[in-house]
Amino acid sequence: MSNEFTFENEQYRKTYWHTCSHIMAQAIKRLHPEVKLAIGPAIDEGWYYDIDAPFNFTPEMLTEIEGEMRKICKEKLKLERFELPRAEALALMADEPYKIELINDLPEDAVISFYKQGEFTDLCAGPHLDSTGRVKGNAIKLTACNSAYWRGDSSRQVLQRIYGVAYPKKAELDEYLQRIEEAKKRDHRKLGKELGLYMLMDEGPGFPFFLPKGMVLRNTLIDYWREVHKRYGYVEISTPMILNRSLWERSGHWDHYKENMYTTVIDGEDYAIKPMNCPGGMLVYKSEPHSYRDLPLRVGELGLVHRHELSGALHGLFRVRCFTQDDAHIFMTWDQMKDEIKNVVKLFDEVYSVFGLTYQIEVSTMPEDHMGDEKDWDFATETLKQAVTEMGKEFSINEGDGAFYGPKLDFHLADCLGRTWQCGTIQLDMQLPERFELEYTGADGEKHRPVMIHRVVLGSIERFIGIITENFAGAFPTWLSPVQVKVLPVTDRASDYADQVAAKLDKSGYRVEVDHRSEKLGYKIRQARNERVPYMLIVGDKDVENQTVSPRHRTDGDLGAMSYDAFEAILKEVVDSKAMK
RNA sequence: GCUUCUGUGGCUCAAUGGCAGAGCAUCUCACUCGUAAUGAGAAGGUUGUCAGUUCGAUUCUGACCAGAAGCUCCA
Repeated sequence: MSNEFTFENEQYRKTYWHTCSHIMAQAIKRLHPEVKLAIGPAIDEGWYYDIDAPFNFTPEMLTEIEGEMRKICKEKLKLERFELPRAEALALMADEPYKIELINDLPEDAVISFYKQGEFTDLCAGPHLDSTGRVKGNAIKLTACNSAYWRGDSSRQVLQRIYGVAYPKKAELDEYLQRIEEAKKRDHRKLGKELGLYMLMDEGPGFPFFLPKGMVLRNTLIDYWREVHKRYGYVEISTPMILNRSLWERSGHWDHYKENMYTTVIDGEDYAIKPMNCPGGMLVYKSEPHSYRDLPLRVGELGLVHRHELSGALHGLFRVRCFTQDDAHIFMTWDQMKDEIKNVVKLFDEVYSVFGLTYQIEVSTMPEDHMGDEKDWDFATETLKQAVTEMGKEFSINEGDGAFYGPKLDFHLADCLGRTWQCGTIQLDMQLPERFELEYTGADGEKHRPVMIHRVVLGSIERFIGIITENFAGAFPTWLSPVQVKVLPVTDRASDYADQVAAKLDKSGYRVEVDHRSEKLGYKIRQARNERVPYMLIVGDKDVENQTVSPRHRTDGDLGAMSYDAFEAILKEVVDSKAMK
């Protein structure tokens, strides 16, 4: 049962989209012969092509390009592959400076291949569909025009990147576009405002304000975090937000991270607002002697850090300038490393599963400007890989993307549009223990240097709240909901009874509101639904008379009249089990 | 930070080189109603900021600020 040539097959899909990118480039060249082409790969949803043009592409121009692409599809041009020796390849691409650079950068023995379709030829390794007629012309959409640096280098030419997507059927394209529209409704920036969770103000770009309902969410999340970490053998500390320059010099941040740090001068002394919690954590470790019996020592800290991120990088709660890392530093022996990594990954799995989140793991390896012995790097990197492999997990490698002090495992979670954000990370550090001369006394009575893990599960409270807001589309599970029950009296006659019911719920520790306004029930339900309140508790004359409540769940609808105790039992079960309800 | 685009009551959006408009939300009044919007009225704006062009700018131009998409960077 092969699905080799169906759109469900990723290989085929990418080939289809890659051919689309050539068709787009051909169309652009026909309409605007003066532009220079850079690169145009297939991506997860569609393709893009980077183009150097002496003008800006307007939406009208994109529409024209789509039209020309349809023509090219109808022309059913054959795609023919051919290879050339380097000199001839360079001659063929003489008018395309970016292609020339690409060819020049190919290794000596590389095969230089081209694809030709009609009058258009592009440098390309392939593979491709055999004809432009294979592409359904009326199911092509150019979705965006943005900018990108040539070869991802911010010091080089800014190019225009045109994005497109295409499907074998028009209906599938429409479905895709519809899906994107729906996904945008889950955007945490929109929901955060609608639900009164948090806000951002011009007075502090990137510094989020948490509103009362957002604080309930945040504090509930933190309560859960503390409960889990206690179970996994962590202790918790808190270190100061502002510390003297000498500390940051010792940690290396003053030299390596200064551009991102907020600094201040007080009485002629330099201070920095912490961008990371680790240096403070080092001081805590050093404050008393340690035995090998103490290790692994797991020290957690919900630390508020400030980093001056580039203005263009800010993005709702996903990328801010001040955030609370759910940090922990684990001090251990080299022998304990693998088991300890597994212990952390196990904790990650437990936490993420409570929110129904799935992740992708990346292993980041030694960067060019690293510190320390390469032998130690190899050992640490291997240990990271082994730990996750032994736990049956897959990972991709991010070559050379480790921190300067050690390799790391990153856990990426996706937002509503499929963009991924690094949340959890497990970073091995062979450097800070050295710089701060950390020690423990071994069984042999000698002093030894511990190795360290920096790790966060949520990443930052802020980013994680953004992720779960989108994941739940604002309808948080009951245990997390800022308001868990909204009591809706049908008429004023039930108003006192509504207050009594609410008082009981409040006394039992649930978060409850009463809607006393003289509006119709339907109106109150509608509003409670829009606020994503999980349980509405309707009380009218009948309930007053029978001493009942009539719960309505936001998705399950009317649950029918029942005693207060029966309702509280349902609520207790849902909340205590942290059910996805 | 870079490229492009955007900025109008609390929110969503109209309109115009010549008195800035609607819906929702808010407030008041009436209605007392059983599972997704009851009706009427009122209030709410120096059109992001600062300059410039103009008899007149919210509209045109520029700078700045903020936001969006992407790049770069990162929790």
